[in-house]
Amino acid sequence: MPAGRPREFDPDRCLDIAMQEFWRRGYDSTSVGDLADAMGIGRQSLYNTFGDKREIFLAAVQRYGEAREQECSRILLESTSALDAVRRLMSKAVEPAACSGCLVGNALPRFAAVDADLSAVLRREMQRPQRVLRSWLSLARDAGELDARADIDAMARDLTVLMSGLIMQAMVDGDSTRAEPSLRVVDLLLSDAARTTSVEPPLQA
Amino acid sequence: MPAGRPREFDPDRCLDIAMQEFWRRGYDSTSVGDLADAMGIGRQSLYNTFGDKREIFLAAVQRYGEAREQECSRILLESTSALDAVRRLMSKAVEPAACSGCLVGNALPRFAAVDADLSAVLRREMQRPQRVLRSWLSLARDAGELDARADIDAMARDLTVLMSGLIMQAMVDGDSTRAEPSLRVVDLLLSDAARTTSVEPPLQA
DNA sequence: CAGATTCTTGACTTCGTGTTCTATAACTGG
DNA sequence: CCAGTTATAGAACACGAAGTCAAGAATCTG
Repeated sequence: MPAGRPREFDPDRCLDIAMQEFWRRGYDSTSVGDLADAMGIGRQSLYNTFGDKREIFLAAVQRYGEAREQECSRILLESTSALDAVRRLMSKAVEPAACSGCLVGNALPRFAAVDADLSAVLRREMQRPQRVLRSWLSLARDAGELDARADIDAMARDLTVLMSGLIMQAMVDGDSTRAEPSLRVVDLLLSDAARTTSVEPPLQA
Repeated sequence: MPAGRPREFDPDRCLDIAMQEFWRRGYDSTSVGDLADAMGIGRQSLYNTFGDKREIFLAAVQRYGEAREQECSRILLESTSALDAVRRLMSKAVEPAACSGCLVGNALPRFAAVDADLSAVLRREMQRPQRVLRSWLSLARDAGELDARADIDAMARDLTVLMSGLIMQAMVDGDSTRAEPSLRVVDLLLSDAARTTSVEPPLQA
């Protein structure tokens, strides 16, 4: 059973391109022809290796997740402390590069009401950064950077919420990013958790 | 110049339906036929009164903006104080009703790279809640609920970021909303601003 | 080398959907 | 009642894009 003619392109590179195209222009504005053109291959080759458009998108989402995970590892490596890593990660969300938003978050409203299976995948992907943050916060707590009684889970959730909001803000601002000031809240949250774990009911209300 | 045959439907109600359909299912998953069916009218009537699909969507976005503005007025009216209104508004973002996200925010990534004009409208719409929050915070400051030197603009921006994040979180969670805990950050932010305006650089980093 | 196998190329089919056309109905002013 | 005007209903059109087919090209293995 001999093998046939080998591929003339690199599937990995193609997946990267698919990811970028879907990311920048969204699912519906990106035709299979667009993808094939951007990759420099024929449509049929695309269908051969990845399947239909939905499957291509699915693969692109997976790749996106892995790429971000890898980026997190890099950030952690370059950081002086776990809490520093958290801060660096959050600041990623305000860079001009975030003006296309998040591939997964962008796609969620597109598929939520019409494709339950794909939506489930997207929702799962959306929880990745939260897990990363929680593990980093755990490290920070063990290192004494946070109060020992700090509610790591709640903080991770809050930071995730913040991150989503910052990314959305970056999309609204476009390339004219004036978002660094918004990082104040991150510092506020972290410095608060460095002191105590429970938030006092504020003011009179 | 006599008038012709009168409409057999209520354009306002139809716009409401268009808004809801676009909101729930997104732009591309909602065909003009779907809209007409949901409204109980013919396609041609739709084109007659609103124009093409893009214009229908545009009108739906406008209506969405007005509806939210009106909702804000209602909230303010029902609140015991400006700060209470802020808190109530923020808590809207964690209700299960927010699981479809925001019509405008959902559409932004869809059009950002392919329709500059529409994108501009969407971006402008996205800044409405920020203006509302700023005015409310201003009221709160004048009423002594906030420190006189509180940075109203920064707070409004931060709260907007938070709100976007909360809405995204609601979409990820779906109907199983466990988001109230995330309102901690709101209280944290507000209680902080009740004390002082500038955030101290946190910890050693 | 030969045959099997897989890739590539481009045309083709199919289908959904946005949009328009045509004929008919309803209303108003003269 | 008639003419002019506007809405309605449904068919018809146009077009792009997803997905498939068939023939040819390139490679591997026995």
